[in-house]
Amino acid sequence: MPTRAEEQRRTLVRDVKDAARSQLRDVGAESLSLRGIARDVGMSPAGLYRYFDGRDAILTALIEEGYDDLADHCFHALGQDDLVLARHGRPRPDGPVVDPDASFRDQQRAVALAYRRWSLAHPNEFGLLYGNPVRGYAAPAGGVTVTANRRLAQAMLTAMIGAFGAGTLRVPDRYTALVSDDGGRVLAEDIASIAGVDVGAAAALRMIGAWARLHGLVSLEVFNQLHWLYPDDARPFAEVEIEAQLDDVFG
Amino acid sequence: MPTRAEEQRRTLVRDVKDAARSQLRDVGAESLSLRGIARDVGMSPAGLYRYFDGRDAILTALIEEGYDDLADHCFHALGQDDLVLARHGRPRPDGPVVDPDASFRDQQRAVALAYRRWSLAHPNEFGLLYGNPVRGYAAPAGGVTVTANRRLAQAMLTAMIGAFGAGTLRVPDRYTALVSDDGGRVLAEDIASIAGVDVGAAAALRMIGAWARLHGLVSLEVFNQLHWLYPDDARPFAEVEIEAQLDDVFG
DNA sequence: CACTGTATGCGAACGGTGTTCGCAAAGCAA
DNA sequence: TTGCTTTGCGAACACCGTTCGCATACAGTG
Repeated sequence: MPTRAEEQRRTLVRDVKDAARSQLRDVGAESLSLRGIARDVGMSPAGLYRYFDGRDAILTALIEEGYDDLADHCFHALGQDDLVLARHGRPRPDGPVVDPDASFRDQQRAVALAYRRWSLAHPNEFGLLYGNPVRGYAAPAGGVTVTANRRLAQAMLTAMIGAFGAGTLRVPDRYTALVSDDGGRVLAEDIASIAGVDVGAAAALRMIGAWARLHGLVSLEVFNQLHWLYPDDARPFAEVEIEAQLDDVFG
Repeated sequence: MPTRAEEQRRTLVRDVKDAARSQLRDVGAESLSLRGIARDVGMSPAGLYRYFDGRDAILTALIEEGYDDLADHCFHALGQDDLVLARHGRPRPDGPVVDPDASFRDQQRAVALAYRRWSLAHPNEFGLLYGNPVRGYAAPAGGVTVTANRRLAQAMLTAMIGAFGAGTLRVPDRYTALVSDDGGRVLAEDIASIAGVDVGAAAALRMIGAWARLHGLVSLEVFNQLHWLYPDDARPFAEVEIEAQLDDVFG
């Protein structure tokens, strides 16, 4: 029963988010201004409080959208456009798509490159997701950001979970040694709930470790931390590093 | 010729930095307020402009001090206290120290754990160094932050450079394949200027890649990005992951 | 229709921020 | 003393996020 008023409210919320994201991309999260958003959508600052609890609430909404957008691009790179969320305004993911019957390694490469591509193309949004936490914002326990984050995990881990199922995922002995120490029980359960199968603690460690490794590379690159080493372009380094990561995980 | 006026100026600059760092640790970089610092040191906001160009300049000073502090803790963990900078106010590094004749692998473990320890103990400073770049701040080409960053690199790479000299650094074939493509020339020169010896492009890639991998792990941990996987404590995962990284680099 | 309750929008205000400007005081050289 | 430079500050400006109270518009009910 979407009444006329509800419809209007929904479109206004959308407009606010669009204006906010536009401002985020232009000036960054720190300088994102509620008053500026109000100006963009033609409202008074006070009026926005009828739709969002304040500046932090708007940023929270952008965080959620950011995770979803990043996950969408990863799913697209995997050729799983059916898992891409319905979207308003934002362009659909447009990157290269891996072959439908590609190897798990090729799939993972596609995801990693999509992850890097999106992050470099949206540095301010990446910073909002993975950089300094926004002041006064903590991801609510069962909140939207958590579910969005799990969706991203699903995209990031799909290929590795597939390789695990096929028995081709390389799991160093180092990881299996920790299992008895309860170092990965919670982790394994969480991965299992994403994968639908229990991959075990050791493989779970491997997957998260691989993710962290990729994230470190991308994070340094996005935040310009490699600039003193590669003044021109860090891409050759990034691509060979990603390939080396694939070597370790898939052999 | 340190006249009395210059002395007074230096101590005031020091007081401002101390107040700023205290505020940074308490409320984070985003909420760091120039007016608040002025209040702490008993000056008017306008008066601070005689010593710093503005809020961003104060943050830049904190960035430089942050790199130096982090590097100091790494040098300390290596037992190279002679490379620890003279310091004012700040406590000296207090972490564990590796055995003087430890293996390169043990040295690298010590550095990695020190890197992680410092970062978790100083999340706001870590965020300032590696999180969202401060608005309006870009590391000046030959500025202090660059040299401080190189000092940190020196600490991070010492053990790996040593292992390279001893011929025990494991460099995957994947890295050597890129050398001819000019993917690591600039990088290799920079590493060489730190190491004093030319390690070659492939080993340079290995070292920076290892650094990035560690950084990704620590970054996720500091920014609470592993919380949904390890609600209680991510340390077991972090430590086994670091050990796995050492496996890959030192065998 | 009138009535009522709720949702919506906004003007005004409060306390906070970074920054600029001009003026006054202090220190110092000649 | 006269000058010049450094230092400090009060006032002001233009923002910011947020709150409050008051209008207005709309929905449903009698």
